[in-house]
Amino acid sequence: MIATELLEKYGVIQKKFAKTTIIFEEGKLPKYYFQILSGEVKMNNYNDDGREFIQGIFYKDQSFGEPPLFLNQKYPASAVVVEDAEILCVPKESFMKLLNENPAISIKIIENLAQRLYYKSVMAAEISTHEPEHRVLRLIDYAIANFNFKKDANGYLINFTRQQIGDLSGLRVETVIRAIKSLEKKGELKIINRKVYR
Amino acid sequence: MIATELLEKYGVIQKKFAKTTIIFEEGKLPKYYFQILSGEVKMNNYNDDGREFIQGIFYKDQSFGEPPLFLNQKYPASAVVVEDAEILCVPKESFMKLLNENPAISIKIIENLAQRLYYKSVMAAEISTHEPEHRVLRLIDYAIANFNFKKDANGYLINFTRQQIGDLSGLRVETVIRAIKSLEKKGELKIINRKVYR
DNA sequence: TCGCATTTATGACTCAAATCATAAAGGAAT
DNA sequence: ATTCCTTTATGATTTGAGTCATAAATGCGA
Repeated sequence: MIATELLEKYGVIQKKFAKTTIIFEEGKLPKYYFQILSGEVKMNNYNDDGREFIQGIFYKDQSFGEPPLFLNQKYPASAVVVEDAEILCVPKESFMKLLNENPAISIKIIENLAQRLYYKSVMAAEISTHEPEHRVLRLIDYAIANFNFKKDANGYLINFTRQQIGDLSGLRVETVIRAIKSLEKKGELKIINRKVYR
Repeated sequence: MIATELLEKYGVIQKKFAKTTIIFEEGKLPKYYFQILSGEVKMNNYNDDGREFIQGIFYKDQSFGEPPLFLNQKYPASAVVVEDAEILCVPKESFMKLLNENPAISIKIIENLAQRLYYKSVMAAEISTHEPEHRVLRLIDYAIANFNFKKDANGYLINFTRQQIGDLSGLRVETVIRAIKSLEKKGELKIINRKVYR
């Protein structure tokens, strides 16, 4: 996250996006650096059958879509608004100027990319070598550690739908539902009126 | 890749590692920045059944294992020598000093991490939503674009074993062998005395 | 308050990749 | 030349996640 005041010096534009709006599409070239003021955004892919894979979900103060920006490559996934969002957009050239003139920001970007690479590494190994229950539990634990899920007397409330968990872990909804039920029986998590706690 | 001369100013140590040597293990804390002078290194995970997943394979002039270094986190995977290697090692504190004193290097690191994140994004979507043949082909195409596979009259020689392709794409050897045979029939690639060309 | 879309849920069935078994080819070391 | 290990290969069988069908609960908007 880069301070709003700094972004303002580099021609930031604030835009509003309604739920389900596509911010950018897979295959297109990057034009902006994006940072979320409010709302929720997901990055996703669809395969030929229309099956979705969610690369990540982003919230307030998080940025997304930088890798192709730095590489002058096409986006490998699309960005879609999940909850009405206000987003700060800095034009590419301007953002590169910001980077060059503010070395301290580079370090922050590095930490941010490193964090996302870490997540991808863990999930890649999970998705390719572990059973559904393991994958679901890992994803949940990762989300608790990295998103601001609320904790109450029952534990952390996992603010994902079963479908989202499936799309993030490469499983079908039914499989996620069954895995969660089974994990509840094993005492790994709780289901309290359909909501998952851990 | 950071110039050797610069690394030398920050207390670089050159080490030799024999094939199969473990450079660092999953769960351990990072102590060095690593850059390959010669040889080949893979980063991998094993699940409880001993099934391997290869996060990536690294060659001359490439660095590996930086994300946890920047985050002060444990390694999410191990690094193992595939072919006898000479590696430049810069102690962590010293490397951080290098970064702070050389802003231009930060940009390079950013590009490097972005490139790896790009690969992970593409492969994550592949592994979780596509059939074996698609996964194998994508991995091969990615490898051609990013590793220095040699091109001759038959096309690019894919310098991976079937097992490595499987461990990189989350498939079993037999499945990879069958997928490659099928892709050959479809004319997507060639098999010339057991070697794969594309 | 009614209607409709979304989310959670469950059972039956299918199928593709994993598993298991076996073997041949190739390469490296002695 | 012989041994041993790795890699490629192929057929038969199993299995677990996906698919399909259906439905109830919930919540949102008109």
